[in-house]
Amino acid sequence: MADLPTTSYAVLGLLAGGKMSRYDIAQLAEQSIANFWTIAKSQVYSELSRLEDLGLVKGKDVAQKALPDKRVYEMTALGRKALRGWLESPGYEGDRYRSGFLVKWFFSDSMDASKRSHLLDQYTQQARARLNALEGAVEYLSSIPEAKYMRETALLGLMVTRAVVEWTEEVREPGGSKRATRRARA
Amino acid sequence: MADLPTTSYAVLGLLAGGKMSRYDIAQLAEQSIANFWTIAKSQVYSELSRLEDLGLVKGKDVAQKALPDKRVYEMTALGRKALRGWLESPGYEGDRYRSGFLVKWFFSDSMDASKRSHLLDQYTQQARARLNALEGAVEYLSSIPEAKYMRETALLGLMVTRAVVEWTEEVREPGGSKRATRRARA
DNA sequence: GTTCCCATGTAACCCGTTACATGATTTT
DNA sequence: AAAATCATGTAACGGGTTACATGGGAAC
Repeated sequence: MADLPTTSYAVLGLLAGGKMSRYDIAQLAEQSIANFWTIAKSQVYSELSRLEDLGLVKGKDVAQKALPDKRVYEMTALGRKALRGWLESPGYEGDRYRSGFLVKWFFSDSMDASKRSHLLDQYTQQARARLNALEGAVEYLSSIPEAKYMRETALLGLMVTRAVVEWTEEVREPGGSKRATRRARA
Repeated sequence: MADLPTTSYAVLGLLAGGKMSRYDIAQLAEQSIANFWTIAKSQVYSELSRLEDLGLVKGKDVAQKALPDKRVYEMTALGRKALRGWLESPGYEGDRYRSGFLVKWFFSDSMDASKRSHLLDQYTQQARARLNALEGAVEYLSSIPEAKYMRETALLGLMVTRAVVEWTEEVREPGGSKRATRRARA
């Protein structure tokens, strides 16, 4: 009974903080792990149903005045054990990386140079934006001692993104579009 | 008629090299773009059907003695135009990154230190293996002038993987498992 | 001379994303 | 007062992965 998809355990893990509505869990997922493991809102709902069927969480409907009723979940003892068991079991779902940009780049032989250069500009710009955000996140998390591992996940994102930015600089051909000159790291 | 998923264009792009059987295309996908855009074998088949319905490729059954019959495809003029149009159109499907390892790491507060350390070892080892493979690939591709962009995609993988390895070194806590000492880059 | 891999393909299933719905609160 | 956003949720679709099938050649 131990082999659920990673997403299930992720939801379970998010719930470890205490009783939460599924809407809130979805929200939290977006703000915490979304950078390396996105979970669609609706998927949170279905995962919770499954987890409840398995007895790892239990949910209860809560009526609200003015706002729609909500369903609030909390982990069971069994759920806590399952999460722990999963965490400590060896192995993990392999990293998957998928880049629409690289697909274009891979075939970009048959593109004319200006279009290709523009493509790269676009990618660079996005990478830099991401870099900024991650720098902020890491710095912020550094101030919270309990957030050690959270910070480290952000740090990996940061280091990887830095590498991406460096790559864009390395492959940029001189004489491309003028728009390419944007100052890096403030 | 221009908005197909990236996978469709990837298949189309792979076919740009000339007539190929769908089995071979799947094979080629595995050996070329799989690092940043995996396409399951069976997906190649369905994509080709779709592309044929759209008139972007055309296929023909070829009988073989001893080996099972195969179906061979080639691009149409329309297909060539569609690929070109897609390549030169601005934008691309956003990068998606998903790391089962990081999910565990994120929640690893509640793991005991030795298990966590072992987890990191495992990840490090895989990253190093990947690094080696990519170093080889980049070096090899450097010797083929026509493979410029192919080489650059591999280079991005390499630089990113290097960053990952550096991260593993940065977050490794001293006094972990002894197994952690493995010499890097030969 | 079994056992494993290759070449070729189909079918089923599930995960994940997008679209749809709706009443209340805040914004313009 | 109209428009956007929030809080809450369901439904449908499609992409992607895994499992299944099969006969010939290669390996041991």
